[in-house]
Amino acid sequence: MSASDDSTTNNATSPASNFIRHIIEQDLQSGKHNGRVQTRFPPEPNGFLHIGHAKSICLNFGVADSYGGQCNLRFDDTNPEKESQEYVNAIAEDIRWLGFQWSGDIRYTSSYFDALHDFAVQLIEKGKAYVCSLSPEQAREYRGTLTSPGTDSPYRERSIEENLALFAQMRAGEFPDGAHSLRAKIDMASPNINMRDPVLYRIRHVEHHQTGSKWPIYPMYDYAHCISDAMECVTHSLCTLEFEDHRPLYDWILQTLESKSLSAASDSTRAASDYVLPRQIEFARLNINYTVMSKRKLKELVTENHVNGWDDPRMPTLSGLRRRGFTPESIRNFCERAGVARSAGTVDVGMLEHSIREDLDSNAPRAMCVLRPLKVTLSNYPEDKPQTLVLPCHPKNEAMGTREISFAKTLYIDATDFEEVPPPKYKRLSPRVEVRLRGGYVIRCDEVVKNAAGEVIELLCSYDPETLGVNPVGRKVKGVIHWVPADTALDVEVRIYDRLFNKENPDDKSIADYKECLNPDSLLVLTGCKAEPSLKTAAAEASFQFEREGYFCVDRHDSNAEKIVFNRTVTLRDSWAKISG
RNA sequence: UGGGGUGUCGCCAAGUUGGUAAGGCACAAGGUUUUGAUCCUUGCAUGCGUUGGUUCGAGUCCAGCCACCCCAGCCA
Repeated sequence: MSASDDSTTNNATSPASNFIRHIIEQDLQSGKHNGRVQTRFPPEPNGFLHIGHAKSICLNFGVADSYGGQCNLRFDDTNPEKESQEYVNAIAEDIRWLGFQWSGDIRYTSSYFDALHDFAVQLIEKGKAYVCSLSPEQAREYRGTLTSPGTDSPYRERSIEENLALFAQMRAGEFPDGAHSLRAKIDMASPNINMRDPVLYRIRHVEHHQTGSKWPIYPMYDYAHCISDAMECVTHSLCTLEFEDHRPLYDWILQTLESKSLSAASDSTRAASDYVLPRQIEFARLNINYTVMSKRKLKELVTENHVNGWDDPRMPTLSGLRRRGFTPESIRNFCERAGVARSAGTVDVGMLEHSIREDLDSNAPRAMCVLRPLKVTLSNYPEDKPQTLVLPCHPKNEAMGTREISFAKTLYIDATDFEEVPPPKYKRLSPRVEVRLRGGYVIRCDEVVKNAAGEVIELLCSYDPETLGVNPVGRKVKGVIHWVPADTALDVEVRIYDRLFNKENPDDKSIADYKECLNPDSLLVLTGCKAEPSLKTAAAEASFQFEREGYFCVDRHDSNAEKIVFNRTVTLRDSWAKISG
């Protein structure tokens, strides 16, 4: 996708003004970064991407695209204990699926480990970093508290030579985990705890998914991130609000390092004098009600089997939304609509639903599927005269073509479209009342057949042969209901999803454990649903509007020729539900 | 009680140098309709956390106050 042809795409939501775009435009005007815009999306491969990440992806790739820049994909893989190749692969696929293409190859912070190590040596040589031999517990005590300053580590004044030697030994793997750490020498009394001699490197004898067993020491996020940005010549390093307090450290590290060495290690093709440091800018992360958005919790839902995997259609993960039937376009539009600002808020899930309805309304072909079949026999319809009806696939878009469906004596309608004692304003079928079968004839219910338990098991109706494609004269038929022919209908499974949590904010302080408000009815599996025959050849992931029901897609994993499985993406808007309660 | 942030309609969110409150979602009321869908029309903040101040004029400037969020991982 390119920025230039956006204006001709009426469907696309054009980028809204936001404070980050303002900053970039100002920088472009002042020539701060030599007119360049370089961003990056830096996930840690320790879980699947969720819609909160989509906001960041859309932002980073979006601004790069708007201003003729590039966006890198960099895996922030500095903590091998929690990371894996599986996550790397899944994340890359999700980004591609969302519709974005990163600049060049995938990058890894781990591929900068050598450079990062050399920069650490440089800091030691400058007297700006030292090897600390306090245990993690002791370090915590020395750090002080939010309201009281910390205390200098007894190892803070080690000589440069000693630090260099110790760091070399750390790097050589001569010490056990936790024995020492490399710390920046800043200010133990700083009111900003991130500046109280933060740890730069820790000892961890663990395999890394990219570098194997090459390294016994791993850099910390704060140390690695800013340098990685600088090496990739990132101009605007966009991250979420909780990193605000880290910005002074981000700047301190880059400013303490030799600019020319940073330039030399970077992607820059310009002279070292043209080299400009990246600027970190924070924005509010995305929250949506009735769900949780932290990786830790999502992972817990998966490992404790509250859902069926990261791509369970109830999950706010990109793979879950994809399986649910959300399109990349709808998610991008949603992110655009939600906007980017510095105030932390919670977006209503209704906005997400609006975005997918909007997309699918214009792009999903229509079909009929009866979720709770109720047999209807047309008493006056000839036994031996089935006929083929040709219905448009879309009410407004002829280009989407037509599909065929047979009309016969025995049909199924949805049990919810019949009431023996209809409530006020009811526009569906009830005894002695007429209703239009969508795309077919007008029928009237003559008789209700019940079983021994008194349940309605069949309706005996009569059809008006004069009403195919025309309205009857002299009377108004209020309702239109969907149906399928009994003999050729497909037997399908339909999975009805509802919100995963029944509380707006599962993270609210008044709730002890977010899992308390897990919605027990978030998944309803309907078997024996009857779908129109044209759906037989529906491809995996294909979306349809089941008329009067909602949007559904073919499950990309569980659906096959023997057993067709549909997932309900979202219902249609339903003003009747509001009236009827 | 330290530091860093944020407060504009029920929910998001625009608001250049102060000049008289965009848009979307939701909601409501009409119209069209062989989907109670879509679509169309209309309505929806004399008000911008609050109290003062500056000014001819303040959401925009100043001061105080209040509320909420983030930070004490050798996680990111």
